[in-house]
Amino acid sequence: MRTSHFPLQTLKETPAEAEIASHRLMLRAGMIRRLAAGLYTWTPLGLRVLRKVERVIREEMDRAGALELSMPTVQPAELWEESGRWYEYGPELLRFQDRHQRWFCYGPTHEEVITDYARRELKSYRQLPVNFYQIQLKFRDEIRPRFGVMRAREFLMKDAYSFHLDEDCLARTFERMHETYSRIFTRLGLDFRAVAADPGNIGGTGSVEFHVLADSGEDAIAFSTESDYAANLELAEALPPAGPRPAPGRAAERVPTPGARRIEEVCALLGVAPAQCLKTLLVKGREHPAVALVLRGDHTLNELKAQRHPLVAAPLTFLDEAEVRAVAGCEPGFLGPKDLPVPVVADHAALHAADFVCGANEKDRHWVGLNWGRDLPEPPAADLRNVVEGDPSPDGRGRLRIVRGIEVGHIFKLGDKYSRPMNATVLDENGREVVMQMGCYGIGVTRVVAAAIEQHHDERGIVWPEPLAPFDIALVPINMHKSQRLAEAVEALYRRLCAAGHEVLLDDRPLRPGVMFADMELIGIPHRLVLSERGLDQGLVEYKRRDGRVEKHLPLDGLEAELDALRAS
RNA sequence: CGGGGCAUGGCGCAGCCUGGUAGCGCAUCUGCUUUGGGAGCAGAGGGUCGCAGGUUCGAAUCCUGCUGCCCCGACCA
Repeated sequence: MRTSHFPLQTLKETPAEAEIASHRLMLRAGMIRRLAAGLYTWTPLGLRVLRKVERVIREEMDRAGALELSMPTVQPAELWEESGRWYEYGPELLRFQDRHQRWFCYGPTHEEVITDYARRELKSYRQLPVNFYQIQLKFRDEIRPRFGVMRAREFLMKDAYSFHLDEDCLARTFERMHETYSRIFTRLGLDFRAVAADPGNIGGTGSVEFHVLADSGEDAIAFSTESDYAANLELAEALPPAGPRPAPGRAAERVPTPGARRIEEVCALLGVAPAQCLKTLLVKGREHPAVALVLRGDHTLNELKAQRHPLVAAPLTFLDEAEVRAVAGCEPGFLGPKDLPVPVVADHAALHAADFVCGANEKDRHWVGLNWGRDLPEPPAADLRNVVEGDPSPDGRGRLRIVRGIEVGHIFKLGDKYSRPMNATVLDENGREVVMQMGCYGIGVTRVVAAAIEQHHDERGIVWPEPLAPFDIALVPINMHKSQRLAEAVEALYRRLCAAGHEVLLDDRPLRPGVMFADMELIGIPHRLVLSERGLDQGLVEYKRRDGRVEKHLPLDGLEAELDALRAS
């Protein structure tokens, strides 16, 4: 490809809307252009990268025996009514009517459509197992689209759905997909982790997310330093502290703490550590007007865990200030579990504290030296907090580290969540009708591109991993328009490299070298060859890798072999 | 959904407070000179200042409403 025929709409300045590196660089490199909130046009350059991701995914899905098909993006409401999701899905589902006033939605996912297809086509256990996939645009009307294509409303997704006679078979395919996803993200050159996700929620027996590690990631993940344990932060279990609670060491005392509402203020005033304080949160209860959740001052509430507690109403709702006054008789900031007339649930770590500090349920008063059992009844314990860096790993091996990740893939055992309500059955070997078991496996293709940039960029622009690069080699001639001899040599070299199977971008614009260098670096082409009159005289080409690891002169003769060696390294 | 902010040429911004009919940089086009890290000079094109009302002799500027976009929030005990 020649730049004279390929639009490189690079920008020196970054549009104001872009916050994170991938969004900035995709705009500056001219890969995407925004049409409306969460809607992006992929330019010819951007699309080349997207297609590279697709290619790797297709190869690995095919290798795993999955079959590609294509389903409509527009889906009839009746199918969603059958699964029950027409009412459950909420405003993220874009719904509309056709000219006959029949309801449709733009597919955010395709469980209903594939299950309908499967129940029509699959009649016998002999047709199982089978795994269908497609790579297709989805639309989810996100509350807050942001970060460019990272969280767009319309995005490209690879979604796969497998069908099985029994759970064992589903488990085997699930494992196969787990391996396949690992292969895909490894091949794409990404640093990723497979992370345990919400188990037990959608009736399935397992769900694994694949996260690309990046500081800008929207999800926090916890992983063990010594085992392969990894989980979404909100799902990571906080183990109860080991050993018995320390014995009380001092008498309880009510002390004045004027104006000290926040943990930090109380700590500063009383000269204690946050871990020595307990904080009390009032939330709506399932059967009681309020329930008190008690945490150590240095810990944070995990809302998912709290919401799952049997005493707590879902969705989790905090009492507002007036409600707090009505229940506790004082303003927020001075709450404590002692003498509070509502059920109390304490986090394991909070229950392990001795001689602790907490609010006295009276304005400007706190208790110090309080002890469970001695000064107030011991409440039931629960895991209510988010794990923190250094907590023991729930599997007993190593300690937890917390990093941020971008969710690029999610695999799920669906069981019969869709097949049962939609009556997707086959006959087994005994001629009996059996509801099929299902799995589903998604990859955010467009998000993979953004995630790759988050992991691979420098101050000059994108540094593509080779499998993702829109072109392999940037061929940059110096002042070619002024030298017929150079023009001929460049043309010959371009043809040679293309013939050798390289995807070459020849910068044949009559521009100053600096402009071309800057553009090629911004769009992140992994290998650069510079050819000049001077080099021609010496029979040499300048070679530079985009990641800066190699920079040397190569002989024009036999360049192909040298390049192959460099690309393999 | 709540809170904050922004809307001026393709992009980035100034002008607004203190009303007088729009300016800078980048980009684009032309010419000349340049040519190993985002060139210089000269010239050109391109904006009903988000939309709709209102105030005023006069509105990008003041007021009201609307729309769009961006950011933050769902930790406060």
